[in-house]
Amino acid sequence: MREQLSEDLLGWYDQHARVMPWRVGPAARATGERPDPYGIWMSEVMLQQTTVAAVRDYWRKFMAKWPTVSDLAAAEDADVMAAWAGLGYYARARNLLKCARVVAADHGGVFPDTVEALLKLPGVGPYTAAAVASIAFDAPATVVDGNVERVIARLRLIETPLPKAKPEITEAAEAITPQDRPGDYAQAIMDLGATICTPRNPACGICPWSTPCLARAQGVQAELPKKLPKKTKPTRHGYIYLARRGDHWLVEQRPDKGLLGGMIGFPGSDWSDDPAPAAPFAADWREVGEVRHTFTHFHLVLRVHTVEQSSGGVEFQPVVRDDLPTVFRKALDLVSAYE
DNA sequence: CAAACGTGGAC
DNA sequence: TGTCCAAGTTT
Repeated sequence: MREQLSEDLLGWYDQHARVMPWRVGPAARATGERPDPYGIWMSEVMLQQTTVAAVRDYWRKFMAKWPTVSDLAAAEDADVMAAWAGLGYYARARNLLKCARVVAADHGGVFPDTVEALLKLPGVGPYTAAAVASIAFDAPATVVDGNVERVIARLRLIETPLPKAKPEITEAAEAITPQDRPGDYAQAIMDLGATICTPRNPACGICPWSTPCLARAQGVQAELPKKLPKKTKPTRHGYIYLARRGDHWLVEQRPDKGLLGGMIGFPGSDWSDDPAPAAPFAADWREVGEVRHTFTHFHLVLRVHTVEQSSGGVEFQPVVRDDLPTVFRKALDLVSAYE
């Protein structure tokens, strides 16, 4: 019985909903309180491929700095990118700002409330559109994120590997989504995946869906969902140059496209198998060590060079460590420790 | 559609 | 130390 599934899950959620700063819990929701769609959209973009723990402080910072979508739309690009620094996947920040400007300019500063309209916004894909529609507007949209893929693959014993299984999982997930309390339901199934139906060692003993779970019945829950094997990451190398003049450093804004796009960084060589040194100007550079960092699809080893008080002709700027992507923070820390 | 795109925590 | 993973989207 489909209704029984959603009822059991919502009953569990009423007792076990996780607390998050952007969330209106089931009790408050029952009184008619609704979350701010802007805050929900903000949280959902930040949560893409990112943990709740990592997002919390960034969400608070953004909401304090830009309390409405119109405030964000009016922000400087550089301020938004700097505030996002450290959170990763920087295309999300560029799209966040684009989206805010579209909502401000084309929607009168009011978020659209349908999946169809939300899908047209920059940085809003099928998951985020369904999440905002359901959580912010209580529309009966079905969210399918990594949690839902795992929960549904186990519940319905779907053994096709991801991502091929996505359509099958989506269909099964849609069939369970209730018309009543769809916003709570969306958050409930994701909470279930995050806290009970976890990738390793799922806590089936306390799961509200333990009885109907087909994978559990066969004891194969930990094997699902199946995934295609991943490629091994290559290691790339590079040279990076930190030129200091007092508390000013030589930095550059990276192009919008590509890795760390739109972010501030230190100059250097390309990152490849066998890069050539590429100092930004001639000087008595000192190599102070190397920095290792792993991105989504490769490992990086950077040979860090530094020089102080170089001669004129080059633009230096004050640099705030927190405004830099992590790999550049590491390089800055290495140079700072060397002094 | 496969690949690009970050980071920090868990094991 | 290394691998896997987390509330995906874009090209």
